[in-house]
Amino acid sequence: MLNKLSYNGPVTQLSGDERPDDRTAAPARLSGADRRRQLIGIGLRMLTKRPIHELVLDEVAAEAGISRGLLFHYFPTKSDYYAAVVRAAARRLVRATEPRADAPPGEQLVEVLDTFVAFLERRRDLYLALFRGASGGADYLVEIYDRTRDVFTERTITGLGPVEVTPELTLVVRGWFSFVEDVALTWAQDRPFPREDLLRLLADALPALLITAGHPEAARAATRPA
Amino acid sequence: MLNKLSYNGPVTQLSGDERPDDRTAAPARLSGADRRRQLIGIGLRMLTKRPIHELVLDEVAAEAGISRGLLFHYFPTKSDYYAAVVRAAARRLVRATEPRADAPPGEQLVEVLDTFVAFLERRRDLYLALFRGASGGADYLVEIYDRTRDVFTERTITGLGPVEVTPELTLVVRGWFSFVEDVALTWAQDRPFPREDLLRLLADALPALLITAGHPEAARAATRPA
DNA sequence: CCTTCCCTTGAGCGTTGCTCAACGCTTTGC
DNA sequence: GCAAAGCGTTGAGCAACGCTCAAGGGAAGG
Repeated sequence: MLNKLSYNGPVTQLSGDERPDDRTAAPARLSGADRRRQLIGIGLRMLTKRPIHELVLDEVAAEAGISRGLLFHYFPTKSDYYAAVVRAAARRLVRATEPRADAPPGEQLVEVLDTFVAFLERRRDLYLALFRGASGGADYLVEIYDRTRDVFTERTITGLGPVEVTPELTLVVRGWFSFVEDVALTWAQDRPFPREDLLRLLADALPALLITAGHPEAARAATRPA
Repeated sequence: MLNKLSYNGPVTQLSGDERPDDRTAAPARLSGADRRRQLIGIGLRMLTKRPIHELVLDEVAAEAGISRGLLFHYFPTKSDYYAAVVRAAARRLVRATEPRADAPPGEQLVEVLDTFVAFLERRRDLYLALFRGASGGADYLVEIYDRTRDVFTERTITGLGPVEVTPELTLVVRGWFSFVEDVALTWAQDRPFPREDLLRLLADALPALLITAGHPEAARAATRPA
């Protein structure tokens, strides 16, 4: 998606190294939406490698082949740009792990887990840099992180089927997600045991925690068919 | 500890507003160690309120009543300063939650949990800003965060008594700590139910997860005396 | 009293976030 | 077709901030 710009005009060289002398290509006039996408795509890649305060906007502009001024035209502030990139990453994650609507509740849970772990396997560094990094940063970032987690919590509760939703239940499900996040991220480092074992461990942890929290009926719904 | 400098000379005004005209106090020559402590104390307070890239070193120097140059004398780089502050916060956390060595294993576990929650209650914003913020930042920060979590993981495993330490066990204990961290932090926001219930939930979650992971003997050790 | 040590200063430099007025290509309306 | 409006784009320029460096000055030891 990063490089697939639907604009019909000439497109700048997005990937590949720079060629300072080679200015044969047109200056690349993109539509506002496409330019934003391109810039966010660059940010997604760069912020994966280094934290914000080491990110230099000049580099972003240079890589996009535009002037600094234009960058500020789209993102008035560095924080705006950062927030946009994190938001884009969040949207990506949410969309990549969307469960099929037609799947039964019990399977939806496993499916969300499966796709989430798959996402972490593919984009571990991105996840760490953009989400975990956001979790303790400025307020506008924390909100993005929290909202994204809310989506997963909500999906999980939906996957439980019809249960009474108490504050405690939400708390435990959220906590379970933290457990999943941490264990999966650590596991993805060197994959010390098979993927299936990990998924089983993570899936079984939910009913175990629900029972601990005094929600046996929800636990029963979360227990996968043996 | 923040303002208790053991230096016997005159001490700069650490807290309170600035008085640009009032230069009656001596320029405050501190020892290297005390100056570091003072600067780190200021950073601890400031970084709790805003993320690093919004932290201006001029302000730090101004609040300490020293020139910018001196700040760079002690911390050659802004990252160095940041790392030192985070490290100090980590040390504080570790020390504040140190279990009594003479307590039996079973009680040590509850004790660590109790003091940890107490710390989060007192310093929730500091914890969020400095640790969670560090968990996805630059490498040197991630390391501090990880090492601190290692301490808790180790303490917890020690609290389990003599059990076989497998990579999976470590993984689950670490994951449990993530659960604890998240649930406690969320709980501390508005304390929707009594503290004892929280502690019970967190404590019971450990054996539940250990059983899930196939470590019943460790789970038995983690089960608090009914 | 002199020497040494080191805490401390302040001027100054380069980078970087950000502003602003203007340019030119594209599209719209006549 | 032609002029006007719209919008993507530029580049000079400013202020803030991280960081350097040579030198000042008080305290401690002989």
